Amino acid sequence: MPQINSDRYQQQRKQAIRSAAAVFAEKGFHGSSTKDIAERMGIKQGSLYYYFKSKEEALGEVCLFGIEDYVHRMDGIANGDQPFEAKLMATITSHLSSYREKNEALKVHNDERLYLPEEKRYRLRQLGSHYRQSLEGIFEEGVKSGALRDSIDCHFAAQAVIGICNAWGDLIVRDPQLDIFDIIQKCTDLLLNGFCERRKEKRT
Amino acid sequence: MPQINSDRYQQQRKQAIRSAAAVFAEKGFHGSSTKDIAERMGIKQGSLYYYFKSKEEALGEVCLFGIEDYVHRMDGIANGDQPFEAKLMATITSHLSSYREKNEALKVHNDERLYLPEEKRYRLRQLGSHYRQSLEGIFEEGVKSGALRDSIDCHFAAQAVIGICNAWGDLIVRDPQLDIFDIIQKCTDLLLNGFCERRKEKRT
DNA sequence: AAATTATTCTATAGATATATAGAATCACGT
DNA sequence: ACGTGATTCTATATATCTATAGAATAATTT
Repeated sequence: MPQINSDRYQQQRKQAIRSAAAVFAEKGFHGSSTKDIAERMGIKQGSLYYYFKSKEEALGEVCLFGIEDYVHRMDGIANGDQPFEAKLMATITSHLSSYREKNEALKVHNDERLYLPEEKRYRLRQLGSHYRQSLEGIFEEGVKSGALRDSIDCHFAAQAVIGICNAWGDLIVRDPQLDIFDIIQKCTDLLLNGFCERRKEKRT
Repeated sequence: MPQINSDRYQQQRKQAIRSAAAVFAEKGFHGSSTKDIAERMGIKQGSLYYYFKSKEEALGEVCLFGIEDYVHRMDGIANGDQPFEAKLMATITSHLSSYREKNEALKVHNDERLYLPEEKRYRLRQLGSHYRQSLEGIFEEGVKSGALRDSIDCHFAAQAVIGICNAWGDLIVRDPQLDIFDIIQKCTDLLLNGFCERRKEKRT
């Protein structure tokens, strides 16, 4: 029986989650064997089952580990009292930073979560919805405050921001050379101002 | 020996590719068995090898099938003589339409191509690069013609458009109810104008 | 240091998958 | 209807993978 309350156990288990994240990110869930994961961690295949009751449980833990940080940070941003533009930029920064810090686990969440049983997918969907709704709320505030055109579709806008962040997140994972602050800057600029030329007006 | 020149063979093979696309899209490459694919096609597992010499060859064909249309259409758009805004909208329309028509194969290309051997991934990368470069060219034209601010980074812009299209493509695949023309409209508007309020100026 | 508990190992049962070989069936031209 | 080649089937060799059981080792407590 595992000693799930001990500190050492929890530390080793987190190590196992990180190993699983790395292997799943590289070879995909079904392309990875429990042997691969165990080897990366420096133990034998069978020993892995001291930390997970199944390969699928490992996947669930990796997915959760991947998103928990940025989903959690979103609450702080949405409930803060910054103006719209600052909140948008903070969101993008938080989201892209997660890709730097937890690249493997986040990639696994995006690409492999569909292999989880419905029950666990549901939990992840809830977190995702919560995130999207908070972002939608930020856009609604922006419209009310007059920072944004009132013709914009806040649901579409939130979805678009998430889409852009994930697309660039993917590129960031693949190419660690990319300048993340440059990307944050340009994404924000695109979302606020678009690409069109227009007669000069000061705009921060 | 397969009769690779006969019409019937080619038709059946395309059927096999579509079956593989459907199964791979649903369960992923490693999560699908050759039995699954054969069954969906209405033949027995072993018979599939009359059309593919390996499961991996099937994946390669599906990936290529998924992108060939929109990659090919891009040449027509880029070389046309429409103004910038029309080209941008045509690109988005073409890209998102592909997600409606070939949703399964396209999803497979995006999610599973990494399981191909380097040699085949290289070919797909070439097609992707060609696509991105054409789009980059459209943006460069747009800057030159004065339609776009000259401060924009065309490489970033092209990447962003592709990212947005793929993000929405994914949602389109999952939810066939979505109004694709509404999305095209809003994506174009976002890219051109951004979300900010600004003093009225006419803008098509 | 003995006893107890926690962790890892070895070995394996049982399931499932890919690819091949050779037999059986089908389609079609004559 | 016959023969020929095209297509599909059956059966299987070979490999691999998950999860478990029980032995072995390491760590900790008394």
